[in-house]
Amino acid sequence: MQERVNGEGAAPLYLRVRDQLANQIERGLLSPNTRLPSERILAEEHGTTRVTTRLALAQLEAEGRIYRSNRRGWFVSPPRLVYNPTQDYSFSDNVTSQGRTPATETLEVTATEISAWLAANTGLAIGDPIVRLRRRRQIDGRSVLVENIYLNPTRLPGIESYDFNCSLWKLLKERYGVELRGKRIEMFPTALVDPQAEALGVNAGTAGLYVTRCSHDADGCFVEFDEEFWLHDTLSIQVEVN
Amino acid sequence: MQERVNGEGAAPLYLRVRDQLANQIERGLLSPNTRLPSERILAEEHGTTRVTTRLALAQLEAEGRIYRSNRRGWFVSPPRLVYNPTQDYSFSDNVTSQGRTPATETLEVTATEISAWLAANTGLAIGDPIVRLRRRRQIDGRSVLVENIYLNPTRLPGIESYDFNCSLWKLLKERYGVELRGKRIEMFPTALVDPQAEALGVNAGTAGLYVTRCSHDADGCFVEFDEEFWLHDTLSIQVEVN
DNA sequence: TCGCCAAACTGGTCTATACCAGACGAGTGA
DNA sequence: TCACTCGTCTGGTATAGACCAGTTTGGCGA
Repeated sequence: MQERVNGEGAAPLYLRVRDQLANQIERGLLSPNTRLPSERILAEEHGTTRVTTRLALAQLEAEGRIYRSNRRGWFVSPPRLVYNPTQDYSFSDNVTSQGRTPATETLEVTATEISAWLAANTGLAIGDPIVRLRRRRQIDGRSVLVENIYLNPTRLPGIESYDFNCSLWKLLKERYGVELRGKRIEMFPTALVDPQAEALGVNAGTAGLYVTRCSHDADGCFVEFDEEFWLHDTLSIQVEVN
Repeated sequence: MQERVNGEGAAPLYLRVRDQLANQIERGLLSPNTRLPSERILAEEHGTTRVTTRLALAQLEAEGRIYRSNRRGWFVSPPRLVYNPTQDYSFSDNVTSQGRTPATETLEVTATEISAWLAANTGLAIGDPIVRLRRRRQIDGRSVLVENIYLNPTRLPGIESYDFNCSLWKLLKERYGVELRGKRIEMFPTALVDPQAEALGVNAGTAGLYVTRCSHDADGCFVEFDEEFWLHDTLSIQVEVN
């Protein structure tokens, strides 16, 4: 620990490689969304093997500084999107206001029934009707989250026939006059596993942030339950209270 | 993808090993805080090498299902602590109320000056006096977070002389009559790096959650800025709005 | 009995190599 | 011109070792 001088010496090799790459990113030699040299080339440049190089890359990935695109290479992460899950909000407006380009794809719309798990989260009864909506959202062409939204068709009749590629929040407000009140939000870091990892085009095990929001209207009637799976390096949660 | 039958077949070996271990955890064969067999033994049991076994373990670690204790082994993660950063709150009370045992260590108390970074976050001026407090907190004997707290000595005269191993929130309330208002909270997942990783006794690169809270009193006067570094598998953030 | 030390064990780091599968681009043929 | 093919590039997965640095434990000696 003591003899660790200027990054040389005691520190493990993979951390020294990490430091060199991190420096290049900080000094702007590598700018957001540029590709890093291939693992084989990096290994050669640092006089080591791919295995050790991949340890360094995994470290930077865990810190949110770089991300990978399946079998295409490693890229420098752009700044995190600032996101306030307590507000009614339009993903598109939020992304646009931060100088980025949003996109949304609707993957699935299904009318189905409340499961035991959903019943516990929504307060509805098992077997009640529910509309499930699955979307993937992108920033600057990179898929950053998938979400499962469960909408209460009793409160929102005909909801399943609308176009979900635009802001759901605007739809609720303008078509149904819903003002969301009483949100319960829960979130924790976890790895993304298969349906979500596949939808985002990342490996199972990629670090993510799991966010759920349960919203009621002004009368306390359940409106929607939202389950979001974000790539961990793409967002920064910001909340203001009082 | 299609021929992936009962976990055999197409899935990579390290994910099949992951699945077997995850099953044992889910079925309760391995209960929280018990040690897993050593990597060498697991490798032998699954007919593979340590490298592949470690891939499986890293996967489970990323999911928050297991954690490692430096050179002692891998352990099953206990349930996450439910944490509401928007509330005034006592870590000890919160941990205790969830049936766990809390502990707090004060690592450092320093009277110092506001840096440029702190000035931007607190609204005070560079060079203003500030009291820095660094603590480590444990749940059931496991260190789960370190925090840096910056206290406004102008609003809290004599604050540096109190005992910080108890609840800061109670101290502020009872000694200074401070009711915290106007919190600004920011958080994002990232890897823990050196001062924090070392303080928690984990490897640099361990997944974490970074949380900051900036609190003012009822008059809008800056009271404290809190910077928390949590192990990613130890907490679940819960917030209620309206 | 108690303290200490050494052996056995743990994960942490690293080398060298191999093959696979998807992405991509250059070139070929219609 | 355009669609397709095929090689080359990428990361993804996996083997088979090696040595190091802390932890733990059991036994030995005082």
